Amino acid sequence: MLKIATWNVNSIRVRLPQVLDWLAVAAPDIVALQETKIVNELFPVEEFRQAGYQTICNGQKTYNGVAIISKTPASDVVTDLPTFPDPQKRLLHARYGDIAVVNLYIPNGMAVGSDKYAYKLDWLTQLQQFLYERLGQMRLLVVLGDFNIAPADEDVHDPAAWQGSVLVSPAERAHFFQFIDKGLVDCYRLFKQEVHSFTWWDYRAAGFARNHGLRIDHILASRQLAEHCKICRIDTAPRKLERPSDHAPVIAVFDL
DNA sequence: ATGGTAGTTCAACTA
Repeated sequence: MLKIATWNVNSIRVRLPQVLDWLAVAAPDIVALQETKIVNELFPVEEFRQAGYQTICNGQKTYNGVAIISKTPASDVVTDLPTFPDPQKRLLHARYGDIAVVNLYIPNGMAVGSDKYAYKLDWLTQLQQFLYERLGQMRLLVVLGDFNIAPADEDVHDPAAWQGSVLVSPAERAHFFQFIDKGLVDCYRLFKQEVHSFTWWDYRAAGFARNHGLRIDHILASRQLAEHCKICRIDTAPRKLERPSDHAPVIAVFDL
């Protein structure tokens, strides 16, 4: 069994104790982390090593930053979209045996029509090319992370209120469905799930307490990998702790 | 239509 998870931790410095506690309980094999907000030199590699995990990271000061921690070593590490020079650290690819992992922190986009929204769409366009190439290379591919896209209205607590916003705009959703068209499978939707299942809740206005959230963190798998997916679920337990991340982890289990 | 909170950093930006 191979257990793979994604979690936007919103600062690894603040969340390290929660992540270590969660690893001890959930016992995943591979975890993709986003918004680590730390340069590589300061990433708590030793703390994870003592917990039985190896680290690769692609970080920066203050913003963004991705990392993958794993029980087995990584190979074929890629930290950038080859066709998109970008000072923002948002992508980390590695291979673990036969499986390739693409950890994403897709830009938020701030507001439809803004410069940041244009940057998000450009970034997504270049990502499509990268994923196309990876799918040609690797039979078993998992693409996971904070996509900052809620693919359908069922992934939004109040679709009418979100109409016209980033994370739900038609252009962003079109990119998500381009992933699906490429042969990537949304593992979460392979299984019957509760309605109003979300992975992110705004810190403001008691978003979590009222379940005012979005499903924007995803685990996509190539068809040949998705065939082996036995479980995919959102773990809301860490979101209930004191001083939580605004995102909950998503976990997928494969019988490999 | 605005504001609500959190993290980094210490005024302002991002989410």
